[in-house]
This record gives sequence, C-alpha cells and structure tokens, in this order.
Amino acid sequence: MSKPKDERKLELISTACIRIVLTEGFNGLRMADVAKEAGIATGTLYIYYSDKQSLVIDVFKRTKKELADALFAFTPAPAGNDFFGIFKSWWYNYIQFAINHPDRILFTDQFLYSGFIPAEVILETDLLFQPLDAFLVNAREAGLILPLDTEIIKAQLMAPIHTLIKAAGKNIEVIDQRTIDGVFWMAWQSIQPQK
Amino acid sequence: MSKPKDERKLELISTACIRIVLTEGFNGLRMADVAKEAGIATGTLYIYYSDKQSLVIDVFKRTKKELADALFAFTPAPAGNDFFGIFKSWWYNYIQFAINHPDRILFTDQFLYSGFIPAEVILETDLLFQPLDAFLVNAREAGLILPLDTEIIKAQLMAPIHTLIKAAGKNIEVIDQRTIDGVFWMAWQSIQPQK
Amino acid sequence: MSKPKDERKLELISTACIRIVLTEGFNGLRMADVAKEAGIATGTLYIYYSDKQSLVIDVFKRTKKELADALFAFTPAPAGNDFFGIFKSWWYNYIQFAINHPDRILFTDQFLYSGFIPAEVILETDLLFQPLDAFLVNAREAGLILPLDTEIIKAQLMAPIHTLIKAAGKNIEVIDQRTIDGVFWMAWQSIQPQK
Amino acid sequence: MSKPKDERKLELISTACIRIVLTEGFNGLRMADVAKEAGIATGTLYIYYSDKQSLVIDVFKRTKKELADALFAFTPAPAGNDFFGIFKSWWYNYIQFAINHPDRILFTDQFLYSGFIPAEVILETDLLFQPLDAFLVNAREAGLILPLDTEIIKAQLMAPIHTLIKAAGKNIEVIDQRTIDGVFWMAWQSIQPQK
DNA sequence: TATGAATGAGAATTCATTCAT
DNA sequence: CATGAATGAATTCTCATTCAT
Repeated sequence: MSKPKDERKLELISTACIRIVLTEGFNGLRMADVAKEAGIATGTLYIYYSDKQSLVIDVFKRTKKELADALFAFTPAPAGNDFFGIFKSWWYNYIQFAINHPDRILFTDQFLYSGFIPAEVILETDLLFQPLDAFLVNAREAGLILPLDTEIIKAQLMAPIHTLIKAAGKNIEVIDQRTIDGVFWMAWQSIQPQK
Repeated sequence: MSKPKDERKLELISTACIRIVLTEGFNGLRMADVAKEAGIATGTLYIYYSDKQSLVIDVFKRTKKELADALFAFTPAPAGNDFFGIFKSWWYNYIQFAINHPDRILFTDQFLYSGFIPAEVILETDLLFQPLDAFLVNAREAGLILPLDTEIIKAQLMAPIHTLIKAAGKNIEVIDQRTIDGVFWMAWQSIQPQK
Repeated sequence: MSKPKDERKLELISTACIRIVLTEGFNGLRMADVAKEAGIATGTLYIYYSDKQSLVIDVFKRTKKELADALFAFTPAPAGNDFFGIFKSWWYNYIQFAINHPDRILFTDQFLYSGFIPAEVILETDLLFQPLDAFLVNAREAGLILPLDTEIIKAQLMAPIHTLIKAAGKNIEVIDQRTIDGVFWMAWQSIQPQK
Repeated sequence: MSKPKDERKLELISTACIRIVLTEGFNGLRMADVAKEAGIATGTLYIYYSDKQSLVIDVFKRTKKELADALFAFTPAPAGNDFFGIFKSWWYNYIQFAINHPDRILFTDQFLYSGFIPAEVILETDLLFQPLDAFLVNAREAGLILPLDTEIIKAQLMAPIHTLIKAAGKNIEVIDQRTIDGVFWMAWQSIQPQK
C-alpha cells in the first residue's frame, strides 16, 4: 500500500518475474513462482505490490526505463548537426543492450498486448523515448530522413532488432559483429529520403 | 477424440478465439467465452479440441496458414527473373491482408511467446513460408539483396508491418496509401546490397 | 421408456458393462464406453435404459440371477435327506461358475456397496437365493450345521470363493482341483456343529 | 507439492473421506464434500494431495495400516508354540476392530477394485500383513493347518468377518458375543488339517 | 428404432490473495 | 516487515443425457 523501501528486493522480484516469463511464457507467470524465484515468501510480494497486475506493470515500466536509458546511454558530443553520428550511437547502444539482455526485450514485447498493460501505461512508457522522437522529427523536418510518421520510422528501426533477438533465442551469442553491422546498414538505408 | 468433422464449426471457434484475444488480450481468453462467442456449448468445444492448449495451437496454425496464403496469393507471371515484381507483389499482398485482418497479426504475435505454442509448432508453421525463404536465398545468391541471414531479412521486411498494424490499433483505417508506399520503400531500400 | 424388445442387444450391453468394470473399475464406467464396447450408439443405450443407474441395476440383477441359476443348476435327486450331497453339488456348481465367469463375481461385489444399488434391489436379488436359505434353515433346525444366522453361514461359504476369485485375478486358470477341493473341505468343516 | 506437514489435518481429511464413502457410497465422493466435512477449504485439500486419486490412495493406505495394526495389536506372550493362543488373539483383535470401525472395513473393500488403487499399492499394503503370512506358513509347515495357499487361508479367515460387517450394515451393534464366538469357531474349524 | 454430435450442469483443479503467527 | 498455509472464487474439463436427423 505505502511506498516500499527495499529497492534491492524490488530488483529481485523484477528479475524473477522476467526470468519466469522468459522460461514459461507470460501465461506461466504465477505469483507463488515469482516469490520462490525471488527467494521470498508469497505474502511478501504483496507488501511490495498490491496485486499481480501492478507487479507486472511495474516490471514493465522498469524494463522500458532500462531500455530507454540504454538507448540514450552514450551520446557523442554533437559536432554540429551530426545526425548520422548520434543515430549510429543510439542504434548501437540499443542493440548492444538487447544482446546483453534479451530477456528485457522479450519481456516487454510479450506483455505489450497481453491485456495486462493498460493503454495509459503504454503511453506513459512511450514518453521515455521522447528524445528519440524529437530527434527523428528534427531530422525529418531537415529532410534527412523519409517524410513518414515517426512511429513508423521507429518501428522500422527497432522491430528488426527485436525480431533478431527473438529469432536468436537461446543462441544469442551467435549474433556476430558482421550481422549487427548488416542490420545497422539496413536500418540506415531504409530511412534515407528518396533522391 | 479424433479429428472433428464440422469445418464450419472450427471456423466459428477460430474466429471467436481471435476476436476475444483481440478484445481482452490473451490473458482474458476463457473457454466458456470462446464457446459463447462461437455460439456453441462449452462441452462442444471439447469435442473439437481436447484442451485449451490444443485449441490455441490449432487457431495459431490456421492463422499462420492464412498469413502464408495471403502472402503468396497473387504472384505475377515471372517475366524473366523479375525479382522486384515478385517482391513487390508479395509485400503488398501481405500488408493488404494485415490491414484487412489486423486481428490475425496481433493474434499470432501475441501467442508466439505466450508459452502455449511449443517450439516444434513454431518450426512447423515457419515451413509455410518456405517459398519466401527460397526466394530470398536465390536473390541473395544472385547478389540482388544484402548477404545476410534470411531470417534477418524477413524480420526487416515483416516486423515493421506488424508494428505498423499494432501501432495503428483501433484506427487501422488511418493507414493511407502514402504510408503504405513509404513503408514499402523503406523495406525495399533496406535490403539493397551495398554498392 | 417402454419395455425394450431386443434381448440380444441387452446381452451385449450387459457384457460390455461388465467387461469395462472389470478393466477400469466401476469408477471408469462411462455410458459412451459401454455403448462403444457394445457396438451401438450412445443414444441407443437410452432406448434400453432410462439412465445410468437403471442400466447398472439391471446388469446387477441379471448377474445375480446368473449366479443363482448357476448355484441351483444341478441338484442331485434328493435320496432321502441327503444334506451333504446337495450341499456339495451346489457348492461346486457355484465355484465352477465363479471360475468360468470371474467377471460376474467381481462385478456384483464391486457394485454392492458402490452407492449405485439401492437397498431394495439388494433385498430383491437376495430373494433369488431363497432355496439356499431354506435349505440352510432346515439343516440348522435338524442340527446338521452350526446354530448361527444363515447370513453368516452363507458368508462363511461364499466369501472365500469370492476372495479366491479376486486373488487369482488374471491367473484364474491357476486354480487347480486340489485347491478347489481344499476350499470345499474348509467350507464343509467350518459349518459342522460342535460335538 | 511435497509432503505436507500437518498430520492432524491429514487425519481430518481421512476421516471425512471415509465417512462420506460410508454414507454416499464411493460414487458420491466429491472433493468439495470431503473438504467441507473436514472443515477446510477445497483448495486446502490440494495442499495435502495433488489430486483426488492420490487422496484416495493415501486414505486407503492409512486404513489398511490401521487394520494391520489392529490385527497385531495384542499378542500374548508366546508360551511355547502356542499357535491357538496367537491365532485367537489376532482373530479377536481383528473382529473387534471391525465391529468398532465398520467404516474402515467397508472403505477398503469398496476401493480395492474401484479402479482408483493401482496394483502396486495393493501389493504394498499387503506387505503390512506379512507377520500373519509368516505365522500361517509356519503353522502349515508344522502341519497345524490345512496345506493350502496362505492367501486362501486368509480369505477363509477374513472374508466372513468382512461380510458379517457388511451384512450387519447400520445395525452393527446387533452382532452379539455368541455370534462372534460362533464365527470364530467356524474360522478355527475350517483350517484344521484333515485327520 | 438408431445415431452420435451437441448440450450444460456439475466436478476437479488452479491460483491470486489473505491472514494468523 | 516477513512468512507460507489457508482460502474460495474462478476456470478448465467431464460425461450423463438429449435431440435433430
């Protein structure tokens, strides 16, 4: 009910939740299992979260935040209007995080349309990517990329990354640098304006 | 027990199942609701499917089949090695189906990693897209597209369509021809080999 | 509803019922299975019996009747008050039937206290053994056997036969003549009056 | 999942289960009723037993154990090779328990061939009566009883007791000492070797 | 009569949530 | 705060019975 204190425990719960969804699918997510995986009692879960939905929503938000943080983690000093430089940095930031934490990608994708996450929460987490939106709008207005809705542009940039991660499955380490560079090239090519 | 007879009833069940998932999210899928929506008794469901999982798997397979059928529905007479022509036909086939039946897209995407669909079934349904794989492998060997794994290429082509559909949500009719053409252009651009 | 005609079909149903109880236990008795085993449609069962209970009761009655008929099947011409002769004949009649039709024994024993057979039906079938009761009462009054309730005497005579059949299980053919004679001897000994 | 803790609750469940079978017949055994009768929630039943079958099997085992314990409860100091003394003690131990707890007798007899108890469990519970088997084998080898299979001897001794209990039904108190002594006499007489 | 797919009431089982310790 | 056994509403699944053909 009140704000929980123990951030370390929240971390454990979140990790446990993600791990189970990854293993069993979100249909196999049981509160008792989350507790056991987190090394706490079932009842303790309810000290931190009032119900299952609020737990899932919070883990979803946390994970989206991680994704956004990772995306913007490293940004080169903007030497002039260096669109390509920033684009590349962010894109590689993101795919790197995705490769290191495929579970995060899978988790958010699986829950997005599960019926667990209310539309307002989705809107809220989308705001975390605001800087990217702004960046793309600017680029579009400067004629640097195709004159399409930024949502579509983002889909074009991110969806292949997600699918790549999903397709790799257990063999995530198989994704080599050549592949990554290839996917980047596709992303970059795809948004170039028509001459 | 054995294979059921009434194909018309299977159709009703399948449609009902998809409609509910679309409305309530996967999480809200109840056998009783599927039956009611299909206009049959709960017990009747169990004449056609031994349990919930086998129902979901079958609806998944049927839907994947619809997607594949839609993709390959119209293929222009291959005037020589007309890669672009076929590519374009198939791509437009697919997005057209996706726009007309967004529920099909959402359904399969949501179930893929729900924990309900065993890996073997996923492999099985992937085979339905075999002609596309072959087509891309040929193109790759002919140097017409980037030398990347076909799974990645497919992700690059299809994922944005799926995401577009998801993003559109209820306002699927908003997707105008200009947008479609833009997305096609992105798809086409993205797989071009580096000069 | 009305009296069914086809006695041959009733026989099939009865046999099917017994066979299933023998294989699956009475807990595994399903109307659909009885029908299939009898080679008729489920609905047809309901032409002959209004519900499951009346089917089971009828099969029970039929089987009890078979047992009684077998018991009294062969009775030697009563040369005077030949108690031993008749006793022996009847006892061997009964065990012979039990060995030839162990399923009948198992079936009636299992259903007796299953909650399916109403007390009045049990009383009714007990009447089939009336001649045996009379026979024992006479013998008791003549001081030929122990002065105990005939129900107890009957139990002493029949229960070991039933248990022998149950214990033999699948290997019913294992019961050799020496064993049969031994069991008879026990039966006969046990009811002798104290000198 | 694993072994439950609260032995007192197991006792309640067991008793409730037996009481219901006695009242309603095996066929009327419902998990919800067992729970209610035991004074616990339905779900609690599933903390102690994973499903209905495992509950029934455990109650069966417990009851068989009670029977065996009762049988061997009082054994007189073996004054020499006092076969008769021990035999009599055990026999009276058993019938006394049967009269005091007719429900136990009825319960095990009804479930034996219900299809719920796997053959291996029956074998397992039979081992509880090992001492009786050994006792009878010794006696047979010493020529004190008939040279028949011990299973048959046991049937001869126990089956009439069971049938007596069943026949008495609700009026179990009717069984008077004279009857008991008579049944014992029959048992004893029946196994005497032929002179 | 005969059929067997369809029905739906009812039973087994699950699992989010509570609460006594 | 922490615990985990207990709860019981909700859900899946079964199967005796019906009924259109």
